[in-house]
Amino acid sequence: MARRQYPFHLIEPRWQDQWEAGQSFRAFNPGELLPPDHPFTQRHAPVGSPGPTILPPKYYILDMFPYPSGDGLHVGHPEGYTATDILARYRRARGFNVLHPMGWDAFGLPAEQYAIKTGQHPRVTTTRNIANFKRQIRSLGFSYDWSREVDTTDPGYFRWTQWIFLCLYQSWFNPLTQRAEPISALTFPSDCITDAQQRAFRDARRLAYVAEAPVWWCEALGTVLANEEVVDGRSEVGNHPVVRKPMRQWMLRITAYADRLLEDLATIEWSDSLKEMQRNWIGRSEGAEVDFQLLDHPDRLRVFTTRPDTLFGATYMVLAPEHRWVSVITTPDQRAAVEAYRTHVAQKSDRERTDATGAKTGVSTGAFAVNPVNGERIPIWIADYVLATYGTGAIMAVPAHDERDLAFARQFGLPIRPVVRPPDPTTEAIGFCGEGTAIESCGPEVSLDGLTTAAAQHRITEWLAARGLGQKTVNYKLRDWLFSRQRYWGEPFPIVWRRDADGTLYHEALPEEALPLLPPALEEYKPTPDGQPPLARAEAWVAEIPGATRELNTMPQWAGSCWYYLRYLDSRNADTFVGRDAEAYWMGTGAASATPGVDLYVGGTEHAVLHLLYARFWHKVLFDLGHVSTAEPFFKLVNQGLILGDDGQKMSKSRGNVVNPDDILKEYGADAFRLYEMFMGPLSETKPWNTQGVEGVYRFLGRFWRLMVDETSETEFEQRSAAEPGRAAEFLADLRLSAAVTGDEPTAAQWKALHTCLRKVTEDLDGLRFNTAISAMMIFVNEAMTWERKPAAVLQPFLQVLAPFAPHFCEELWERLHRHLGVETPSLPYAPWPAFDPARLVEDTLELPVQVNGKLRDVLRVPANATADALKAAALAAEKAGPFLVGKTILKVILVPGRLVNIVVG
RNA sequence: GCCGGCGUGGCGAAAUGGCAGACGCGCUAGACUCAAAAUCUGGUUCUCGCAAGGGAAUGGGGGUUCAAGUCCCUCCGCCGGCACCA
Repeated sequence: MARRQYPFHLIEPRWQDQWEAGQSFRAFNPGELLPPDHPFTQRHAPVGSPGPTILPPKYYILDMFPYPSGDGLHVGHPEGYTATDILARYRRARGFNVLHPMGWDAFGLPAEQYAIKTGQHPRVTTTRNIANFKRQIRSLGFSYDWSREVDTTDPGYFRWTQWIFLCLYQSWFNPLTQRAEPISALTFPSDCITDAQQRAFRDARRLAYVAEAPVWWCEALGTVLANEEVVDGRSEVGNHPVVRKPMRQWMLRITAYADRLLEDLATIEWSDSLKEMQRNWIGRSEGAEVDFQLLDHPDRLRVFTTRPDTLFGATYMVLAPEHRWVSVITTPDQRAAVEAYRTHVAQKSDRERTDATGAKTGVSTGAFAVNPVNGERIPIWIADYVLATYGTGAIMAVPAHDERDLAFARQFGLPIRPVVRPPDPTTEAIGFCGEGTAIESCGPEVSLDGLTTAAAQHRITEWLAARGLGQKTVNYKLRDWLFSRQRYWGEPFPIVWRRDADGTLYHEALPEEALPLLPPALEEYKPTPDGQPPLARAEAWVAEIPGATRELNTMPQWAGSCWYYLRYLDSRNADTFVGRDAEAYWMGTGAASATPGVDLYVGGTEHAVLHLLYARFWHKVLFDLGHVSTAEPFFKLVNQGLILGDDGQKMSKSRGNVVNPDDILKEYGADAFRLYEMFMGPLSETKPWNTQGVEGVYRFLGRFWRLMVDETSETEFEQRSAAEPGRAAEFLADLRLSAAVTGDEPTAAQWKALHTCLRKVTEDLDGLRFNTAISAMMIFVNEAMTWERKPAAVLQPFLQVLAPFAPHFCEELWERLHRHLGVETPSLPYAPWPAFDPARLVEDTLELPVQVNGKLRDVLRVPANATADALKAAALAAEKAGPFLVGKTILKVILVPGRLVNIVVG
């Protein structure tokens, strides 16, 4: 154990208590009465109860709230939290009204699985885990406004999650306005008369709807999973096998918003890679649907293609094995082969099936279709490289210009006909998938020959549309969101089921007054033996409403995290999910200069698609319905990098390289821990943990401590508290500052050291470069160590810029400094950020590097006001550069003012 | 395969196109000490040289420029995402 550099163990709890008692970091809403003695009030001095125009500008800085697991925090959590806390404190000092909240994403599988094992109610474990997380987070000194804390499992919270579900349920997406609108305003067509017809009409359009759909069922977890939760045919959580199974499920119509989710990425400041991930996930592709007349069958077969211009090159067709027409069109002599193939495919795991090694399998149906452009008969095959869930589940195969079709055609000896000439004549036409010129594309009614790919696509699509054989279409990889889970520890759906006179089952929303709908008490949290969700065990609860039964599914964990950032704005509001004024103020639509949405959102990349896509979707629905005022929730988003173990490997229990923040805090204190987390490297980079590195920043704090504290009194304090540890806090009060700390006017060099530091730290904070900001402060302290006198006028601003990083340490020295000077101590968190003054950096002489042909040869000290000619002359006369000029012709002399001189010789 | 990001000392890393390696870790020499810890002072990219000083060096190769870690082309490697999406 290293020697203690300074008594952080006494200082840190003291300030944490003080911040809590004084509610130092409470953020005030418009209309809220400001306590007159609060430092925020004292700084911004609005009297009484201000509206949004009187409050200072808002700054909303958000962390991704954690799932409070039983393991507690690891060092990755505080990385993002420290960054946001530094910025929150910085913005407070800059005069913003800062909203910096924290909460708990507490519904979830681990608590439920623990309940199944032990019978202990998830509420109990959840409460316990939250308490532990809160203790750990509090011990790091983060400036959260705890009065706004949310817990997704609190009925006062999930009541509004259920309410938002009802918003989705009661809305539809109007394709004409491209917005969600109330379903009640949807007019029925004239032939839609009976209750049942009208119900079916609406139910088919709701944003939350029920579908009997093939879903991913996980036997081990006893639940279905969303597409996004299945990785390589196994559950993302727990890595259990999953199977496809048709079930009745709640779905959310996120696909209706695909285009807006895509387009609005342009309006927000996220990293390119993150935007790209969202784009890939949505997977928009433009193309056309084309109908092929089946031979010996009245129907037409519809395919989707992004290359309608290659229609003349279509030499066969392929259906997905699951396509509903396979059994209809298969000829008797192919039936056995087709059935065998379908059985074979159904047994393949998803991994085997999507293994894109190139080997293709398939079998002919024996049926034929007619190519509409040239009347040619082309065979219809089935193959598992065509997916049932994308496009129409059927393709026209153009082997000359599609890699997969080419591989398949070669495998089965199908014809390959090039219809696109590559722009580069040396490129082989067969296998060319880019854009070129159409060739061999002339039919009885339409010709594409000589057209560019774009023009050919346009021509053929028009021709198809005119003949009623196809039209332009857009397809997405994005699927609707499977929103129900067969679990206990989640939000129950505010839905009941009834039967109409014909005995048909239908669903109905509970009225808003029925919210929150609490989950029933249970003794046993497992699904029922007949595969019903655990809620089915609560028979009385299920049948509570006469003539109806409750929906037995619960919502997925994503539900609570889709909107928590809105609840923070007004978390104690019992009348609405967020008050209008609070929403407008914090989301920035109340003032022209404010950022629209959350100013900065920091979290890990693991949420790059799921959480961030879902939350954006819900936000847009709420926006359409007039409940929120911005189209996007998170204006700027930054992903913090992963922290690896000190062996450079991902931290994991099995590797034994997990670092527990509690251990680091015990040894070095929270301030050193925070500094190290930021000093390791750029926020977004992946970087390995190194406990010895903590030692370095800890020493830095120790040096500054010794710079300010009187050595004799420090020794005395050490000895007395070693003798009587119980009275250490008392002895600490007797500690004196060094006599070298004075009210003297600083020297020019001291001012320069301070303002160099101020400038660097301020710029770096604006650019989220915490590591280099800390370097700048180390440089300042290294220099200040050499000073005989330490003027308070430079120490005080320095404490202010260090405070966001090491708040407890700075509060302590700030208080002592003011007491030492015999003046009243102002609030540190609300003290105005010290301004950088360029005049303090001006110097009489400058260093001027002299290069010859780009190589450094000398460094001269020159007067700052020297003329260009004088500088060039000085460079040419430079002693150490001289030998490199001998016998050479000076071609030119380049002077970069304030930087260097380069003498070019030949 | 496609998309995105990144390659700089023993390690974490710095460098508006302008002195490569700031700051920190580690190592090392010294001061203090009976001794150790802590602290303080110095050294620490490689290479030639007793030294003064020189040369090389930012994954490899090429280019633009008076000047390139930084910009352009190309190849290699690593990380992340998507992956038979027609």
